[in-house]
Amino acid sequence: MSKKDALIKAAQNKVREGGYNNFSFRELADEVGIKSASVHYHFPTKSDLGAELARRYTDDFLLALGEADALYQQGKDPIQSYVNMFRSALKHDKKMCLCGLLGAESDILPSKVKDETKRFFMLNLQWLTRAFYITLKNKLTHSRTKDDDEQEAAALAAQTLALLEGAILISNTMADDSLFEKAVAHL
Amino acid sequence: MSKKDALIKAAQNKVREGGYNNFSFRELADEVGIKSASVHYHFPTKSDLGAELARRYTDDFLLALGEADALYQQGKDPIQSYVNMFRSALKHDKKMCLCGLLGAESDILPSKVKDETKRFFMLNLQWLTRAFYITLKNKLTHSRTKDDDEQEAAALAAQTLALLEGAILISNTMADDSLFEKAVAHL
DNA sequence: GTTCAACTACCTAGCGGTAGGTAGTTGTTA
DNA sequence: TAACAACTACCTACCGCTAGGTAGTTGAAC
Repeated sequence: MSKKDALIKAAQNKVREGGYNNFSFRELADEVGIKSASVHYHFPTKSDLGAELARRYTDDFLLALGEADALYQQGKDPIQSYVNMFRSALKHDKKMCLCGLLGAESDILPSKVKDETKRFFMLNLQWLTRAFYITLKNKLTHSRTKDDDEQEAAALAAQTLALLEGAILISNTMADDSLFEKAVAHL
Repeated sequence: MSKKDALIKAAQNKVREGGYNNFSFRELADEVGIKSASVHYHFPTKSDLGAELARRYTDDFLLALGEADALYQQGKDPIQSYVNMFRSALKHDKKMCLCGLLGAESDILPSKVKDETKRFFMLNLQWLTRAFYITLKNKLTHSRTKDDDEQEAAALAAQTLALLEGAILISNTMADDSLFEKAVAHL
C-alpha cells in the first residue's frame, strides 16, 4: 500500500472515532512512518485530505454495496443489503459511519469537506429511493400512480437513511449492538 | 445570567455546531467577557465543563418535555410531543442535538462527558419506552401479554430515538428541513 | 536532468492548565 | 461596631505542548 493510501486509511480510523479534528498530520505521519511535513506533499492542506477521504469513503461504500437493480435481479432484498453495510460498520469496524460523524459537525467543516459529506447523503438517498421504488413497483398490492410511488420511495429513503445513521450512532455510544437490531427490526 | 450560566450557554452553541473540540476556554471567556484563566474558577477542567453541559442539557430537555403519562392524560400524543422537541432543535436552533453530536464522537470523549452522554440516551429510551407502552396498552386492538407490550415498546423506543437523531443529523447537514419531515412522517 | 517522495528545520497561532495576586463581599467574634 | 478571617470572582503572566503550514534540501528513479 502506498504511503498516500496508508495516510487516508489512518485518517479514516481517526475521523470515524472522533471527527475531523481528531487527526493531525503529525499523528498520521507517525503512523505510516514519514515526517509530518511530507504529508503536505500528498495533501497540500488538511481540508484536501479530508475531502479526498470523504470522497473515497463514499465511492468505496457505493461500490461495495452494488447497484440496487442488480441486487434485486439477483433475488436479494436491496434494503437488507443496505442495512448490512451499516451493521458491518458497527459490528466489524466498531465505528461510526464516516459521513455520519462528519455530517454531525458539518457546520464547522471546511467547505470542500462539507460538500463531499453532502454528496454521500445525496447519493445514498438516490440509491435508497431507487431501491424502494423497485420494491414498491413490484408489490402485489400495487395500485398507485408512478408519482405516488416516487414520493413514497423518497420518504422511505429519508426514513431509512435517518434510522440507520441514528441507530449506528446510539448503538456505538451505548456500546450495545442490540439497540441497532431493535431499531432496524421492522425494516 | 451569571457568568457560569453564560459560559455553559456559549459552550452549548459551540458544541452543537462542531463537537467537544469546537470550544476553547479562551473563546468562551471572550464571549462572556472574562479571561480564560477565570473560566477555571467555575470549571476546574474542560471535561468538568463538558460533563456539566451534557447533564444540564439532558435535565433541561426532559423538563421541557414533561412526563409521558401526564401528556397522555392531557390528551396529547407523547410521541408527537417528543418529535416536536427535535423539530424545534432543527428549525428554531438550526443545530444538532447536543448529545447526538457528543455521541457521534463518544470514542474520544473524556469519560465523565461520555457518561453524561450515555445518560441522555438511557433516559430518553426510558421515556420513549414508557410512552409507547402507554399507547400500546390502550389500543383498541390490544390483545397481547404485558411482556409482549414491553418488548415492543422498547423496540419502538430504540427505533424512534435512532430515527430522530439520524433525521436531525441529515437534515442539518443537507440544510433541508423537508428531509426531517419525510423521515418522521410515518410516526 | 527532471521528477518524485521524502527529509530537516523552522514558524506562528492556539491549546489547556497553573501560580500567584487582588478588590470587594460576607459572616463571625471581641 | 470595629476588626479579623474567609470567600467570591475575577486578574496578569506564564508554562509546556500541539496544531497546520512553509522553505529549502536530498537522494533515488525514470
